[in-house]
Parts: sequence; C-alpha cells; structure tokens
Amino acid sequence: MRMSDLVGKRYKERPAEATLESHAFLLRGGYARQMANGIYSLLPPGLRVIRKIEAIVREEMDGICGQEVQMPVVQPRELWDESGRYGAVGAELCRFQDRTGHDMVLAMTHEEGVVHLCRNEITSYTQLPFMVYQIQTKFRDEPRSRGGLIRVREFTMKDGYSFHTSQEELDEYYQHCFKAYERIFARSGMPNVVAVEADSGMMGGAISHEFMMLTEVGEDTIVTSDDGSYIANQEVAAGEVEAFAEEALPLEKVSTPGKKTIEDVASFLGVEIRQTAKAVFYESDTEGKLVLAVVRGDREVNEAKLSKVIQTPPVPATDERIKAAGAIPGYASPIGLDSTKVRVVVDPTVRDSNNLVAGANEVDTHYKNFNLERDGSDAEIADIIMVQDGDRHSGGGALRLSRGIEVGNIFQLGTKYSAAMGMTYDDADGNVQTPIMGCYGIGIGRMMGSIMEARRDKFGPQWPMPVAPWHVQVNALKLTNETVKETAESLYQSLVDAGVEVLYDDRDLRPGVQFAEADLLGIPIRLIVGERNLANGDIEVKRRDTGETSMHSVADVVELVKTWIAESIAEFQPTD
RNA sequence: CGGGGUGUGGCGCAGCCCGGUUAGCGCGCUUCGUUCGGGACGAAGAGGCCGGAGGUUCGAAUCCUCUCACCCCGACCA
Repeated sequence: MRMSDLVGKRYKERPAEATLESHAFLLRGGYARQMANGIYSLLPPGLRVIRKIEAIVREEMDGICGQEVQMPVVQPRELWDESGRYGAVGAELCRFQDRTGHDMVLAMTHEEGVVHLCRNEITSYTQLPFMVYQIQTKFRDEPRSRGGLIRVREFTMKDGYSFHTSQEELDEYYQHCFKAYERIFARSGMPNVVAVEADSGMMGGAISHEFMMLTEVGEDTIVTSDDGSYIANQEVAAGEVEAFAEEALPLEKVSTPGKKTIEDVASFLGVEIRQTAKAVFYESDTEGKLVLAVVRGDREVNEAKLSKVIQTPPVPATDERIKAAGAIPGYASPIGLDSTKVRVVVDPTVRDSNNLVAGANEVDTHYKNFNLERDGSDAEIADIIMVQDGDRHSGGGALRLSRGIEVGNIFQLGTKYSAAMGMTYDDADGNVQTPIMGCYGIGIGRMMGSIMEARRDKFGPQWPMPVAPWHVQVNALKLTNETVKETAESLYQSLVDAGVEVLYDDRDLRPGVQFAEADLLGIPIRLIVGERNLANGDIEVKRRDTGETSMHSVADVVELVKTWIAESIAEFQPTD
C-alpha cells in the first residue's frame, strides 16, 4: 500500500472529545471516525487491525471445533417473545417496525437467533455436541457510550454458542473455550488479561467468567485476593467483613434534627460511620413490594447482588413511594415497618454488629442501639454489599480492587433458551431431551481499543506484530534524490513480492512529518531510506515496538524483515 | 433518565457577557520558491449561510424561546 493512496488523514492535534489515549489515537491516526454517539466507521488502518484480530479469533474458534455461521441483525419480534426477552429487556434492545407494521428488533446478542437456526437442524443426540459462532454486528442502545471503541452502541462481536447433552459435557467444553480465549488474548498481544468470576446478568445461567484486561481506565472493578486464590468482578465478589460484636444495649430514641445522611447522623451523635445502619429503598420486587436494603453505614449496596435476591433489577425508590409505605426518607430503618408493604433485605454486616444507629421512621429522629436479632429479627438476610479494599477472602488473603476492560465473557446458559424456544433432540433411549447451552462472546472492536490503550507511547500505538495493520513501513526521505527514490521503490516492490504487508510512505514530505505519522500508525518495523545511510549502502531499520535501531545493507533487509516478522508473531504464540 | 458543558471552514480554538460594515487565529489544504533525518520558511490562494427553527431589533455568531446533536459525571450495562 502506498501512503499517497491511503484514505484517511492523520492529524497533529488531539480531538477535543477524546478522553482516553486510545480514543485520541483512534481519531488522530485515521483508524476510525464517529458517525453518531457510539457509532463508528472504520478507515483502512482500523479495519486491517480488526481483520487481524478476527483471523486469530477464527483460528482459535475453529481449533475448538467451532463452525462459523452468519445470523441476521434484524430479527422479528416473535423470536424474542419466545425467549421472553422482548418484554424483559429494556430500551437497550432497539425495537422498530417494518413497512407492514411488523415489530422487529436489532439483535443485541444471538441466543434467539442461534436456537432458531439450530432447532430444526438438530434432531438426534448423535449430532451433539457442537458449537457455532459468528463475527457480526451487534446493536445495543446503551444509555451512554464512551471511550472511543471501548464502549459503543454498534459493534462487532464474535459470539459462539455450544449445545450439549449433559452438564459434564458442557463443563468440559467450557474449559476448552476458556483456554481458547486465553490463547486469543495472548496471540493478539493483549497484556494483563485475567479471567474473573462474573455476574451472568440478563443472560441467565449459573457459571460465567469475564476476561478482563487490567487497566486503570477500565469500567469494571475487579476484586483480587492478594494471595492469588480469588478473583472476581466486584458485582459478584464476596468477602469477609470485619464484624463489631458487642453487648447489646437497650434501644434508645434520640432527636437528630435535620440529620439525614449517614455522615451527618454519625458526627452529630459522635459515633463512627460503621456504627450506623444505612437504609436504601428500591421501587419493588417481583411482587411489587417496596424493597428496603439495609447495610452497615460504612458500606455500599451492591445492586447486582440485590438484583439476584429480589429477582428483578433494583430501581431507586421515589420519596413518595417510601412515604406511602410508612417510612421517612432520611430517617428510615426496618424498625416498625409494615412487612406486608416492605420487603426488608439485611446484609450480614448489620446482623453481626451491635448497637447501631438506625432511623426511627419519624422525622428528625433516630434510634441508638439497634440490634437486628432483637429489633428486626424477621428480616431476610443476604449478602448485598460491595466488597471493599481490605476485606478478606474467606480463609484467604486481603482483597484488593483494580480496574479492567471486559474484552470477553463466557457463560453456561443451561436450558434457558433451548427450553423456552422448544429446541429438543432424541436421546439414545428415544426420549425427548433439551440441549444444554453455553455461549461465548468477544468484543472485537473493544479488543482493538484495549490493545491500543495498553500498548502505546506518547506518540501513538505500538501494535503487536500479530495485529498490526501492516508489518513494515517504508519511509523514503527526500524523494527528489534519485537514488533514494529508486532504492525505496525497489525495496517496496521486493517486500510486496516477498509477501510482506508493507505500507510505503511515497509522499515527498519532510522527515518529521513522515515519522510523526508513522508513529500514529504504529507499524512494528520501520525501514528508513535516506541519502545519509544510503551512501554506505545501508538502510536504517527501526522497531516501533522496542525502539531498537540498526543498520542493514539493502541486499539483506528483505530477508531480515521476514525473519523478524515470523519471530515477532511467534513470540505471542502461547507455548502450551 | 438526572446533573454539568459544548456546538463558529477538515482539526484545535477566539469572538458572544456589553448586538454595528467584508466573521478572525493556529494547524491542515492548493500553487510557486527556498528547504529536507523528528510535525520547516516565505509568498499567493481556496474553504464557513456561526447546529437548526422561530422571535426581538433599523441591524443577530452575539439577546430571547423552542429544538437537535455531541462531550463529561452519575444512573444503566451479556
């Protein structure tokens, strides 16, 4: 490819909307352009990186017997009614009508699609297990996209779905897939990827793992035990929290005028924040009852955990709703609430501490010495707190928080979709059975953004060889010099003939401009043809990834480059 | 959905508060010349109905109303 032909320009100034470095380079380097919020076009360099990542993903999916298929993005409502998700999923599912008024959706994932595709193809246990996958567009109308390609509304995803005759078989395949994912991230040159226990969220199912690339700019919080025995998404992470048991004292009503927040109440009464009980209300559980979540004052409610307890996404309650149930916002507690109107869920941290300050459900009034067993013993106990730095893993080390970008996830779905959508096969005994499913996702564009975020310097990305848009860049300095021009042209042609992916900067630009743009393109090997070194018959070879520079004769350089490319790709190949 | 912010040539911005002829600056772009190993210099050019719609006014980028888009924080998120 000649740069004089390359579509898309690179620019010097940092676009104002970029917050992440990877986002800034995405735009500055001419990889992608935004069309609307969370919706991007890719220019040639960006698409080439995407294609490289896809190729690795394909190889690894094929390596675990995946079969590539293609399913539609636009799907009829009926399919989503079958699974129940047309009604269950919120506005992130894009719904619209075709010209006849038929309800349609833009698929945000393809469980419905894959069951539809496979349920008539599979009739016998002899056809199981199998896995199909696709690399295809997804649309999720996220309430808020951000960070360049890290979080978008329209994106490319590899999604795979496996079907099994037994849980054991799924367990085994799940492990294969887990390994394949590790290989994909390693081969793509993505550093610091860890697999964490995860919340399966709206996907349903029991076991799931997220693959996180650790980075401070990540949107997810990861909890790690410092002895290495535990790692989980904060959404599901459980820890042992220090308890503060003491002799229970009599309940005592105290006046706390105007003190509504935990901080105000604690300082007004001269107690520590952990000596209070925090009451947080949510609109309703599945039966429509107001939900009161109670955690110790120094803790936050983990809504993902609470969601599992009440079996519905928690929505913060309005003051009107709280008052209607007989509680007073700012002065609420389980004490004296009507259990037919309010469902009280209490975290063990509250049970295991004594003499807490709690609301009195009266304006300007709190109680001292709230003890759950005595004053609210009929409450439901469940772990609903957010783990904090310094909590302990049960019997293990201290828990630490870090941040990560979720680049992949794998789920054991069970029969949620196959059963709901009537997919069956006959087993060896002639009995009708429902296949057990697993599903496996990787965000391709998010991988690109993450690699860019992780591998860069202040001048631009430093693409790992396996995903680099081109392997080699040729820079010709001073093309008006005939020797330079002839050498550069013939070098370019030799590289092309040798099957090397090469980008040739054939524009007669000043060196500084060429180098700056080359840095933005992040191509791992740079060949600099200039009259200074050419006088000695040399070409300067510079590694964008390592910064190393060396001189080589024109005659040797093509072979050298081929060797380096092969070695460099091999470096990322896992050894197992 | 709540809170905050921004919309002015391809990019980054000034002008707006306090309305006044042809709307500026830097980068980029075109042409010519001098340059040429880390974003050169000079000269001459091209390019904008100031996000949109109403309104106020003799006169609106500037004031008012409505609206749209984008960005940030939060809520949300397989």
